Amino acid sequence: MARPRQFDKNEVLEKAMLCFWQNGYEGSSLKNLEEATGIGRISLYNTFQDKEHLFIAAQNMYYQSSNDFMSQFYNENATLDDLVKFIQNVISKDPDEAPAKFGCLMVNTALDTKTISDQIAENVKNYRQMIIGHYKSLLGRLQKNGEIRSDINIDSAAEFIIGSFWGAMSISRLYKDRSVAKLQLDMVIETIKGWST
Amino acid sequence: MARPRQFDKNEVLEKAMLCFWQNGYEGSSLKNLEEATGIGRISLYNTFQDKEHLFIAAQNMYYQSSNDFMSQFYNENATLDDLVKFIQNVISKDPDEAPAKFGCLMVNTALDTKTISDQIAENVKNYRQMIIGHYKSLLGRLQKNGEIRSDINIDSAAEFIIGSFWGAMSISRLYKDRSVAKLQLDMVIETIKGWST
DNA sequence: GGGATTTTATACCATTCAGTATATAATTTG
DNA sequence: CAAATTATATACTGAATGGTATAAAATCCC
Repeated sequence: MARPRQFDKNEVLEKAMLCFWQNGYEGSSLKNLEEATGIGRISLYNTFQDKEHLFIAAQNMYYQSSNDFMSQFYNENATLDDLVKFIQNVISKDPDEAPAKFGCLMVNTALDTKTISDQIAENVKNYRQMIIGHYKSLLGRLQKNGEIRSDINIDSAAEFIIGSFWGAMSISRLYKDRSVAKLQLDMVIETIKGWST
Repeated sequence: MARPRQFDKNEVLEKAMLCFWQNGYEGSSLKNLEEATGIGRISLYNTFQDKEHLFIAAQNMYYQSSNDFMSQFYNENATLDDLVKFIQNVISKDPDEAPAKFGCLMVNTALDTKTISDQIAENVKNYRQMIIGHYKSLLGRLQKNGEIRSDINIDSAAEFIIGSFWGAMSISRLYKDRSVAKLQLDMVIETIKGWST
């Protein structure tokens, strides 16, 4: 063995992820990433191979983080009201908190077209499917329990929620403020409440 | 006077707009733009000043085109059904038609973060306000006529529609196909129908 | 037709980019 | 302490970028 790393891999990855989130893939130059992470590009390359793999690692971290965040809302006892609370929670994040200003890393990436590789695009699609899976599992159970009307198409409802969110995230990014999507999401919440029996 | 231009300015601008729409601002290099328009960069610079102004001109053309497209749907006799037809029309565009694969130029631009200038961002915001204006004017009239329930918040309804669209456009871009947003928009249409008295 | 004027083509510029070769510094094991 | 090994810093590379200087070609008005 020899000299150990002078940094924590996860901390560096999180900082890199924030940089990508804020500035996009092309917008995050190696210089930016060095400044954001506090380590030199050599260390970045030794640890993460190259810029694309660093980005993919950031995507994976973001995926896990979102998955965890949703899981804490959508346990097996969750109600339609918890879904509403989840939406309100996302939209009312502290506007000074950095992520609230940058939209959603995955949505941003979906529309970043210059050098988006097949794997990066695939990761965005997988992320989307993961989110949809959460909604479908919750809504499906609620429908079985009779809390949601039987004429509601669960697939359509799940796509509706994520579609609304992605629109809200786009607008949030443009205005660097999630609360501009409040009016939109008020109506989304009305619609969701209307699914109840 | 002297030698006239060898090309039609509007035709060139339309081709440049399609290039930006497809590849984004950064993704459209001067080389790409030369190939897309069929004229040399010198002519582009003589005619449009520089790349940013060319992009802004493309934004303006897109703005006009969208405005015209919406105007033909939302005349003074339009009903809630026409709004539904409009949504179905947008989503069922011929998938082989190029624009159907690229999402929406303005949404793509809103999330393109590298070199988006203040004016380019402002144009996206203005575009969004123009669209919202169409919806508000239609919905407001329908509410006055008693075709829409009086407890519906028109501002919220208008933001809801454009928010849904922007989400649908993001997903369309990711999958290079607008029809993947069909399930989502089915529910949006259900919601809109529910506004009726 | 000829001079003035504008368009266009070629070739170039400085800058920035991701990525790397070389060399130096730091740490662990023996 | 010494040898081996790994992390880091400096400085560089080739490619691509947006933009331009120079000059040639084409057209109009007189």
